[in-house]
Amino acid sequence: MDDQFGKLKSQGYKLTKQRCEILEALDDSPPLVAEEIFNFVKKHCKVNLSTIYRNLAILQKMGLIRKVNSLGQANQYELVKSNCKHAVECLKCGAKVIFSECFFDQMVAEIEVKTHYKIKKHNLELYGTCPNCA
Amino acid sequence: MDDQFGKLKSQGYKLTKQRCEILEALDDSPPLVAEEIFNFVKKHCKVNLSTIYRNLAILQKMGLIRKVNSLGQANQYELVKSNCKHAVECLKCGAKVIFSECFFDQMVAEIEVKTHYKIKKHNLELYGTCPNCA
DNA sequence: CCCGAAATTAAAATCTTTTGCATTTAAACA
DNA sequence: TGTTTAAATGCAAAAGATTTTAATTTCGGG
Repeated sequence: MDDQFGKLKSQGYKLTKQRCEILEALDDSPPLVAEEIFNFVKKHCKVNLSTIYRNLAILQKMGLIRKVNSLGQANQYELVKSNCKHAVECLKCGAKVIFSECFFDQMVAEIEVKTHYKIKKHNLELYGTCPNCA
Repeated sequence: MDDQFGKLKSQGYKLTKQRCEILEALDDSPPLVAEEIFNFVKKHCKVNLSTIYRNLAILQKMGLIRKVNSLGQANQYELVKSNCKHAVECLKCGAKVIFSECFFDQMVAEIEVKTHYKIKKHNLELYGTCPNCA
């Protein structure tokens, strides 16, 4: 949490109540849509929905949060944990196993060469069946 | 393609021009937003945007297509197929480049061995800066 | 070819997100 | 602690995306 505030400061962003509360809302929470974050922050300080949207864009650009897929129409956001591990999640029981990311890193490197893009962010989700449920 | 039409019929859905064209639009294409699909289908038959949305919901429910994450505000959709395409998207200008999936497949295979999970679904999103924006 | 269920259209309603501008505020510094 | 100012916020309105409603058309079986 503190390192996120630090990251904001170091990049010249102000630590406003609203901004901090947005991060608080997402801390240790399932992905939330803008309105849900708004409802949380509203309880702690004066805030406007547009401020939520503006900050979600900033926090996203900084890599502190990411947009995730959802079934609903509105976008959802979640915190990006500093130690980004990847996991496979079982479609039946939900059990997760973390795998080392060496293959992922290798793949990213290859893709950078092929596409001439510099890859800065990623989102990888894997689902399947675990040995117990198979 | 044909098996998709077959799946629609077998589940009691009619094979309308509009519905078929939506699948055509997504066939062998990077993820598209509703409006892009609309523009494609429009060229081939009379269609309304609401028809696009309604069918995207139906096709999604049937598992023929899936929603994917994007930087923009509109949702994107892609065909669910065994050989799905992945793209890198530029954080600045939004330009996308598709990369072949061989490394991804290799990685998935390795992860299956390591974790003893059978991987059935995935979501991979890559963002960076394209050569022009670098 | 005819019928009924299902699908489509067009328009309007409803969400979601962005923008312009006046006002406020965090934080650097005297 | 007060002053300063770029950055951030609030408010309102617009823009964009998605859904709904009700009337009309179309698919596909008989």
